[in-house]
Amino acid sequence: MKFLKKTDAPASSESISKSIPDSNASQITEEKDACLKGTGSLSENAGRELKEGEEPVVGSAGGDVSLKDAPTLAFPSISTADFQFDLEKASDIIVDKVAKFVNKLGNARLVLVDLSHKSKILSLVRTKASEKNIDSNKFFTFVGDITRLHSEGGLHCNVIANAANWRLKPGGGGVNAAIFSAGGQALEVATKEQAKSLLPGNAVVVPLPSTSPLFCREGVTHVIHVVGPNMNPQRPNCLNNDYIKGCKVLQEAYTSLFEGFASIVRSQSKLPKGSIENLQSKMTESQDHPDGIPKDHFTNSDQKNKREGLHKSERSKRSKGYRDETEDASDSNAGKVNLSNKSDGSRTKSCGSWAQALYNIAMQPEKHRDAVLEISDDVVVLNDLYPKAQRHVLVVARYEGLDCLADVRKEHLQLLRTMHALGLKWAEKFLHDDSSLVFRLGYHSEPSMRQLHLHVISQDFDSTHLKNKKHWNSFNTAFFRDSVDVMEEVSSNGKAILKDEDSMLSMELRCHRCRSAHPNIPRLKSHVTNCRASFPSTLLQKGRLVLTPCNVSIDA
DNA sequence: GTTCTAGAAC
DNA sequence: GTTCTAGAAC
Repeated sequence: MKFLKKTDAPASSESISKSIPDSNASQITEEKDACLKGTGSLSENAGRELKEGEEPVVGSAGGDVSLKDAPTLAFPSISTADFQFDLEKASDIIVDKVAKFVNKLGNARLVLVDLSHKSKILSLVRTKASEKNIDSNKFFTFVGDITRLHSEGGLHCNVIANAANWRLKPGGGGVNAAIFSAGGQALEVATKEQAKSLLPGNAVVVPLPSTSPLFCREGVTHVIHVVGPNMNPQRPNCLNNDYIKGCKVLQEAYTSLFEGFASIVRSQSKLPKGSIENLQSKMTESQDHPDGIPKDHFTNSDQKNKREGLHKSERSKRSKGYRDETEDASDSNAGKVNLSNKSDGSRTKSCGSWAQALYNIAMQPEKHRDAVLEISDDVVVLNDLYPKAQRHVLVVARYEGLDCLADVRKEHLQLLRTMHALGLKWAEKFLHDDSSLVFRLGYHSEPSMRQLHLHVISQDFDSTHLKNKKHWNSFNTAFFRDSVDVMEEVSSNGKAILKDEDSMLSMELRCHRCRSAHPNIPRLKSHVTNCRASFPSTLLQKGRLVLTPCNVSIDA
């Protein structure tokens, strides 16, 4: 609705272009000279003298320390290159989001970067930013290579944003390829630690190891990957020109990006706490919760940010109504950003309704009577919809906001015990019906479905629903965390040990009894059907396996 | 989470 | 040729 058509080439951009020194010297010089300010007035920036109090953006690295040290986020225009998003609409969104954030970031600065001084998106944004009277000290545009802002552009940015692809993989072209290339292996590894993938509209903050060239050479401490909407039919998740959705997603992307930056600024304690909090609650209220539902209440959003690195603009419903009194610690540091599980969080978002299924059942089990085996105040028990063995049930926690093992802390220990006890009860019930079964109780390190759930699964794995490597490895590698171990870890360390999905779920296929390797799922399954070897000793210890005394003697 | 299916593996 | 995997879409 706000996207008023403007002329293709705003007058001010032309004047800016003309005022760029007509120098073909080195590209570096040209980039420096082309450093443009939000006001659109370039001529005085071409040299080194800037307005009173203004940043020495073009200055040497040894410039004014206080100004140079201002936290600065350099970001490319999201989705307007390869993803072919309309420039007018994109520039409106950029300016709109910048206007909302820029005054809430203390002395921190936002810089829109593009390689070419002919960039149309830069000129559009400059024009619109000056129309909105955005403080040009805190927001400006810059022409240069985003991976060489300090070494070649003389601009110190401690955080840079990357227009990433949904797989968060290097390659492709443009900014993504350049940033991954400049960041080196260290960036790839650090990225994988934070997230495996990202849906459009989301951002993930990646702290950069000091081994990364971007860190040493450019002084970049964090990279924030952002995925914007795609309007290019040649690329995944194309929106087919649906600009209603596209604009919404692009807005979410910038909100996520700026919130991510805000969390970095806050963690570096350069901002009074209140300002970011206020900002976030304001953003949240204005866009995401028109219904005024209270936001979630993480007790330490910073910690959670670091652990999960996701900054979602879209809040899942986490009203405080349920179990509020036990969970809401009202920590003064409580951020208002809702961060979901890093792997499924990105997948879970709006389009992943299946990922909500357990949550819906846990919150309103009476509406799903056919699926539910047992209901208590704390948990519900249900048959897995796609059982991976003859017997496979889930014990689902009914705590609001407890999505996965990563969320579990010491205060949930009693809940874990309750879930384990109920899981045992059901295993024993099944054993009573068929004493040849063997059960294992445990959690997935990174579950696909929201809402903490304990798997109670028989070890025959005799099921047509067990179809692929991921299915097998999710129950037969360290990705599967035995309930007894989880309780022990939470009790002694305050949290459970989690295993990486990428490394665990792609492991070779091995029989869970004799540990023999098999080339594919069908061959593995036919082996498993016949293998009568005893279980590995680790599984026979500490009650990790639940079986009848008769079976114990066979296996021992 | 599943389904569908292209293309790799056999 | 068929079987199987793995990525995209849902």
